[in-house]
Amino acid sequence: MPTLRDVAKLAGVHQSIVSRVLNDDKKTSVKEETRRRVLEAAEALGYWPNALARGLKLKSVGSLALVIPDISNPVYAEIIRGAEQEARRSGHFLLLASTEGTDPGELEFLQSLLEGRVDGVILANALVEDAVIDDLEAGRYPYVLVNRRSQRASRYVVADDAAGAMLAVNYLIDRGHRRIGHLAGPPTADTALTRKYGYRQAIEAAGIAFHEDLVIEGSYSTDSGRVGIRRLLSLKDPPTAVFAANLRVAAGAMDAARRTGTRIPEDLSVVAMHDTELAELLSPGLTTVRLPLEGLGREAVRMLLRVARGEPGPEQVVLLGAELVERESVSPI
Amino acid sequence: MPTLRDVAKLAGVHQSIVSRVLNDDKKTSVKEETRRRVLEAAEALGYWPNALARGLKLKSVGSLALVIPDISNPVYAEIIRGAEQEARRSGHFLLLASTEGTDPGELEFLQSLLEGRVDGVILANALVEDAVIDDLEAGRYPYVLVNRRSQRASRYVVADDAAGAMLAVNYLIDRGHRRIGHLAGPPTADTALTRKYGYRQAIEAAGIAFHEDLVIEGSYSTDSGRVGIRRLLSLKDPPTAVFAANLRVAAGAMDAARRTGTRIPEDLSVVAMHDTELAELLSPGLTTVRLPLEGLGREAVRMLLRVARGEPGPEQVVLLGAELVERESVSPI
DNA sequence: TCACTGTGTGCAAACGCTTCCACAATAAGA
DNA sequence: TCTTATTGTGGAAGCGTTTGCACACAGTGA
Repeated sequence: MPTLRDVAKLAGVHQSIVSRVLNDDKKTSVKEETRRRVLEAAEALGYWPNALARGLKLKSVGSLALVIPDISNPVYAEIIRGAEQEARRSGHFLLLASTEGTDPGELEFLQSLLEGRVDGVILANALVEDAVIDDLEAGRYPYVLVNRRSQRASRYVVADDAAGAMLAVNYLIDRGHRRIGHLAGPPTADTALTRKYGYRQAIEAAGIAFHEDLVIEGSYSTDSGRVGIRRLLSLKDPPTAVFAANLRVAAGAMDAARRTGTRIPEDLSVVAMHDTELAELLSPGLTTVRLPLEGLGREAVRMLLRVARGEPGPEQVVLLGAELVERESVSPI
Repeated sequence: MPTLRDVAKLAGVHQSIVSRVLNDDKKTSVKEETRRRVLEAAEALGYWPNALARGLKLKSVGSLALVIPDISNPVYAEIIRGAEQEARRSGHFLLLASTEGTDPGELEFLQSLLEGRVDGVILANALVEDAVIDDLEAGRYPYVLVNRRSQRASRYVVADDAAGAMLAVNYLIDRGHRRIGHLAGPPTADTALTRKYGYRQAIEAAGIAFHEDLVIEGSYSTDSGRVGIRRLLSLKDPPTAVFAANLRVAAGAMDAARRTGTRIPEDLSVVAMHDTELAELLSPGLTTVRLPLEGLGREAVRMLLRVARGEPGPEQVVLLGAELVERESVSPI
């Protein structure tokens, strides 16, 4: 790996000149002839500045950390993709850290993560402890929460989960459904609560009575969907449609429903939050609400870079743009 | 962020002592009392060494790059997960770079990737150009190819795709199938060729004639599965079973088959390569062959770190351990 | 008493870069 | 002719580490 000095020697100038030329320093002028020689030398040697040395000097290294709980979850995959794109667009790299079960000493973990090797961190991690957030706030360390709000966090970017939920439920209502169940997510997740809130809003706005027993709380897993739908279907007056808080939940529910002889959509309509490849491949194709997850990732990176540079701007962003994706899992009543 | 000097000042010693204590340097001895003071000071200040400065000095920075073509693909997600785990286990971080369509100037891209900010790079990228590999070889830069072999690459780790394919096909043969189709992947992909080879081996080993027209080459996409299965089903003597080179292909095939009134598994048995959540959520549940993808990621990291340290070891690894996962998409004939 | 061997600590250079400052040379104004 | 500004270049410090080396101070054996 050639260094600045190597280039300088070849060009017959001092390394400081090389640095200035390569960084296009406005504050100093260099003779055109010299500039040419420098550029040629750099080209000839295949010179690339060393990011470490640069970062050490400039106290900004050109990479960001993205902390997520589970890489295999397609929801996070989309957030990652958006973040990666935006990071690259602005000349940054993404350091990916997955917590997958790494709970104890998560704080240590984060601290070690920093070590000065990133300019900031994005937490797409619903499971992060409040203590971690407090710590980040106290340390004035650039960070952004994504897909999760928190009282203690001053910065986050989330999707409009409530509007998304309303969109889904209204779609069912428009098709004549009155008895609509909700397979909710874990009550510990901010997104789950918001979706549940949206569900209720839509129900009541349509003049339908809200029934607590039509809402089954669980986790964001297929099994939770299976269990939930069985409970709903065994009610004395079962729902004709359900809104699932999540694709996995919906997939589990569809599977379990089918096994008990319930046909979808003839006997039961299903709408789910999130729209990944899976929704299309299930049969029947699942009608979903698509949230701008990639946008979440992108926006988080933008906000983080702003914060890291000390620029002003919005610190709590709710990204609008939920969209209904029609497939075959809903039939009118 | 406190520095070594801050700690030294607080402990009343020179920074070199602090460095030695903290790195547990065997070559110098330090008084027990001094060591204690240093550790206390470091603790009190919440000192963490700066990875950049350290990396600059040591020429090894403690992170690796993982280059993949598509984050949303669950196959890569597993590789990423394995790599991430192994990286963390050995105290390294993973820099994730996705190429998603970034084809032009990929070489530039890689070079800039390095910039000294990683100790090596793992290419889980089937699309990487040969020129890039040549460059890496020429530059003696630590790198490992994963899930892809190449003539020009001296180091790779792949799964035993051939054995996996044979496992799948034999499973069908054991259940009485004789006319077995193969929805192959793109002929440009090493994995696709190997799977096709395995398919043929299994067929011929069972004394069944190999028919070129039972093999449909395409891409690793659902649409390719749809198109392929239509062609197979429209043969004058259509297969009773197919082996799909990939989950997406299988999902597309199942969907298209169903739409033409073909029942699965009654009329057509399906086995696919790869086993992700999707396989379980399809209906019927898809019988698959699981390849040790996480292991691929882990092994790649191990190999890379070995290479980066200049240690000897195997440079071409075929990771055994394909496993058949039985579900409901196959019926005996 | 003298050399010798450990033991414990500090000095200073180096990793590759950026940037403030000094300074030489030329050009311009008084 | 003498300042004064402008342009172009080099010197050198410093970012936070690690580590070879020097050195001071014991303790040991002759």
